[in-house]
Parts: sequence; C-alpha cells; structure tokens
Amino acid sequence: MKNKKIPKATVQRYPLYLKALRKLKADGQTRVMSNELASLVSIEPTTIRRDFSFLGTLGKQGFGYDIEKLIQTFSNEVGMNIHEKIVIVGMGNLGKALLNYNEWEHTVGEIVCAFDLDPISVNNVSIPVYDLNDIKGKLPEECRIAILCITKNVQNTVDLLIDCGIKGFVNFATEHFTVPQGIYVKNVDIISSIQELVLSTTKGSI
Amino acid sequence: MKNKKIPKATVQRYPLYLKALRKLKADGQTRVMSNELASLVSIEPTTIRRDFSFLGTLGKQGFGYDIEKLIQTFSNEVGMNIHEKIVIVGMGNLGKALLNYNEWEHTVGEIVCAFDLDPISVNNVSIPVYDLNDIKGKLPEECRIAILCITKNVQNTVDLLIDCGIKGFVNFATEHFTVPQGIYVKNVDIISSIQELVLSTTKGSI
DNA sequence: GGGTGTGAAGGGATTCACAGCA
DNA sequence: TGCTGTGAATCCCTTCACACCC
Repeated sequence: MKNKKIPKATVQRYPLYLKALRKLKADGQTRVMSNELASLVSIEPTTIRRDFSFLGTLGKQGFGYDIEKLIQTFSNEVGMNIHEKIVIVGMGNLGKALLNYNEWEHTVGEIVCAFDLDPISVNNVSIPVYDLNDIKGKLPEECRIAILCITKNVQNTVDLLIDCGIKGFVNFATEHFTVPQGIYVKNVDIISSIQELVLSTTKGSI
Repeated sequence: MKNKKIPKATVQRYPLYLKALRKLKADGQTRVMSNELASLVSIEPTTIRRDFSFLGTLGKQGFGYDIEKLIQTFSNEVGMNIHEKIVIVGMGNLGKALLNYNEWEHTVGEIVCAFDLDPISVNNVSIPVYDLNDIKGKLPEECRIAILCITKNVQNTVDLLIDCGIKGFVNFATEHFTVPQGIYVKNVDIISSIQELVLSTTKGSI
C-alpha cells in the first residue's frame, strides 16, 4: 500500500490520530490496537488501519501498534515536525490567546512576530509587534503561514500578505475574502461551527 | 429533489454560502448566478446548484438566484436563525475574544454567561461570569451548546457539562477527551489547521 | 440564448470480509 | 487465537451532460 497517493480524507485525519497517540503516550501506554484508538477518536477501526497502511507496515498482527513508532512515523513521513515560521496578523484578545498556546514548539513551528494597527498599545507580549502598515518591510521572508485575527479591511491585508510570500492562511476573520489559485485558506469560523452544531443537535443530520 | 435527505457534505457548505450571500447583499447586489457564487466560495457551480436544489426550486433559468430569497430560505428551512443560548467555559484571552465577536445576534444565538476558575479577576465583561465549580447550579437549563476555552482538567469539565444537559461542544482545548454517543464535538484545533496548511503548501496533496 | 435542475456516470472514501502473520 | 493489512463491494459525493424553462 505504500507509495500510493494518500487520500485527502486520510491526511486530514492524521493530526487527530497524532493528538490521541501523544495523549496515550503521556499516559504511559506503549502500544495500542486499532479498536482502542477507534473509540478514542470516534473513527472506525478499519478506517484507521487503512489510514495507517499508507505509511507502510506499522502494526503487528495479534498485537497492535507501537505508539512511539507511530508518532515517529507521522513526524517524519508526513511532515508534522516541520518548523514553520508563523506570523499573527491582529493582536487583540484572540491574537494574544493564540500566542499563549504552549503547543507551538515541537509540533508545527513558532510564531515569530505579529502585526497590529496599534502596535504600541500591545504589551506583555513575547514577540515583536510591528505596525500593520509596515508589513512589506518587516515580514520575514521565510514566513509562509499567517494567522488572521483582524476584523476589518481583510481583503486588502490578505492581498498584501500574499504579495509578501504568504502561501497559507488560518483565518479567524468573518469578513468574506478571496484568494488566487495556489493559496490555501483554512477557515476557523466559530459561527459556522455553531451552526453545524445546532443542525446536528436538532436534526441529527451530521 | 425536495424532501430528499440532505447530504452531510452539503449541509456543511450551507454556512459558507450564507456568509458569501450576506456579503453580496451588503454590497447591494440582488441576484447572483451559480457561476459567480462559485468563484467567490471556490466550489463548482454544479455543486452549488445541486446543494441549493435540496431546498426546493429557488432559481430562475437564464436569470440566476434572488439573493434575498436564498438568505430567507437558508434561515427558515435549514434552521440558521435558531436562537441558541450559548455558554463560554474558560474566560481567558480566547474566551474574551469570542465574546467580542459581534456576529452572534441574528445568526445563531447569544452568549448568556461564562464560567471560569477565577471569576473575580475577569472584568470588563458584559455577561455574568460564574465560578467553574458552580456549574451545576448556575448553568441555565436551556443551554445546549458550550464553547470550551479551558486548558486543564478538560475531561472532567466536559463530563460535568454533559451531565448538566449540554449536547454540543465547540472545542478549543488541545487536551484529548471523549464524549458518549449523541454528543457532538466540533474541534477547532489551530495546531491541526496549521499542520494541514503545511501539508498542502509543501505537498499540494490537500 | 442563457441560465437552472437533475438523471446518469464517474470518482473517492468507507466498510466488509477474509487472508496472513505473530 | 487475535489482530493487522488489503482486495472487493458498497456507499456517498461530485461532475457531466443535457432537458427544460424564463
């Protein structure tokens, strides 16, 4: 099964598996069976086994999977230990909250700096905060990923960031915007999340 | 096509359409064609037409769709104007940021109160903030949706909330937890989002 | 003509069923 | 025996192609 193109749906589940596996490891467990993992992440065991099989032969029949080996494989083969330089755009409560996540290191990278319309008033922050109008000069070249925590003038800011080399956005902005081909946007829309929740708790259709 | 069960994938796109349609309306536009909407939301026009068709015959051949009519239909038929009473659990920077979203009203409902381990120190907030240990007595009965912004003791808190009648969670916690059948969790995992972004910007597989 | 709505085809993803190995 | 790995079947979703209507 190795060398086959990994399906989109599978790739999207990998982070979920990794999270559960880290939890198991932290609990002192060293091996896990697809059944057990299934109940943790609410995914069918057979789906899990197929997902894992794309990365090679990782399990032992009648035994299960070695947790450490799985974590290593995910990290190496799927590029989950890439050290990205990430920038936060908009340093309100949300931006600060994201900065305080203590999970950046050893997972995807680090937040190197931030931009805000009023950088002077942002204090008690461990990274440099620059004026949003200075993006062009201050955005580090290696930055490819930006986290959008602004509420106004979103399209213009996005265009500017793309112009500076940003390839991917994690977007918390509600304002609608568009991007050209080749730029990836991961929307984190709390309203939409709740709408989905409402639909599923009332109609059970999701 | 009406009366047929609406596919899960379709339902998940409705909030996205609604957002784009509201934007168009705000820009003064009164009608839209599937082609135009497609380029806005990056979804194939034929997919859009099929998605809409589940809600009845909404468009006019050779003309397009009436934006106001679409918005109304979404609101009424898909339950997007339901007025939920929502509770925030954990009032750090993130909780505050969410509270300041000015999009709650007229979309999904309102945030009625919050819980925190240290409620006294949370100030400048427009809703009551109670002690996390008092959930049992203070959580309004009609509350079915909770937004999790805590970082510790997540499983216990979740169990307690379910016990109090919460049916759905929007989860910002990174700590892994499980829920029984019939409880819905919408994970908002920023680390996973960035992992997906990294995978797509480096391997182009998403 | 220029668009929508939809049967039918095609493509992916999930699940079944079981071979194969520790 | 018990669990993984995987061909085959099934299911669901997307896309094509075109009938139909304004």
